[in-house]
Amino acid sequence: MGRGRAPCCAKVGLNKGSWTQEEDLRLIAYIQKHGHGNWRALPKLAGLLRCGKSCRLRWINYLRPDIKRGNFTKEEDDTIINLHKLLGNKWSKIASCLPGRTDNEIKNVWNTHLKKRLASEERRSMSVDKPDDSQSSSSSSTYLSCYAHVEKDDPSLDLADLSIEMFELPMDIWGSPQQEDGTGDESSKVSPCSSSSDAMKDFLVTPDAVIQLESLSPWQEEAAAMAELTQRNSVEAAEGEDKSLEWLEYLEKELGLCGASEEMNQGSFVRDAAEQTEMEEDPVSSYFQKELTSTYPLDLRLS
DNA sequence: AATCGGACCAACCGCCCGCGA
DNA sequence: ATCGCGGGCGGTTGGTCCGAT
Repeated sequence: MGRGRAPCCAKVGLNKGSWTQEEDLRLIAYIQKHGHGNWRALPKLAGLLRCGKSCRLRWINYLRPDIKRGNFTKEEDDTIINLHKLLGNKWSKIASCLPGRTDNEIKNVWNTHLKKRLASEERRSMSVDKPDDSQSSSSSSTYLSCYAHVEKDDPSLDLADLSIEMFELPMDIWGSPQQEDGTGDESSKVSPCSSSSDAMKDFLVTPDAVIQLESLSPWQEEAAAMAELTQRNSVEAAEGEDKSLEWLEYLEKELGLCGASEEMNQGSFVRDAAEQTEMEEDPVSSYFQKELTSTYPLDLRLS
């Protein structure tokens, strides 16, 4: 089969390590315009000296508009713990149950926090020798809180809004985003790599940005195209919903979320018979289904 | 003030899988 | 049926931050 094949691309002359803001900008602009049909070809087409895999990872883990940043909530922690019991190190599966979170992020959280927390909890429960119903109640609350935050608290789920956000956020090209506490010095301490994702929240690819970028780079033609694109984007953003919906559809397609947000918003993640059949084979769905049907009255389940 | 060590996390590496030729 | 390719996934690494000494 395909095993043992050469690396996905010739790595000679390619950039490695932390992504610069310019690289991020190029990647975003390219994907906004063309999507990412072929990750391997993308870097060249986008004018990036990066491996396709690296671009894919950067987009999926940090640049995607629906990424949810910040600390994990207790509920998210519990969900991860419970799903890990079911699935083991299937981070992508676990991530699919935590909207806005990435497998990489979940993996990191598990390795740095949850594994230790779980170990200490187990030690404690061993010494106290208490019954395990605390765990089940935790699981139950996990289900509700998981989808409660999907429905109410998680703005990242609203892909339409997010798409608008992507197009409307003000940008002073790669200027240090203002910290919430207004400590500009803090942001300047952060490396380009770590700050770039944060910076993403605070910038948009505007024509001005592209013009500045243009002066930085040899890709004049591409930059001009980007300027045109972003100019169009700003006009289109003003046009409103249609483009947002297009972006929403695009994102849903790209992220494999087709219909998911709608279903979640209706609070009826488990509904028809076909889904039910499918879920009986899926431990995660079974887990949620079990929690749902055994623990909560109907009106609560559908609220 | 300097040093050290642990925590954190972004990014890379290499294997695996599915799909199309 | 076989093979090659692209994409996805999980494990690991390395750089940075930050608190303790």
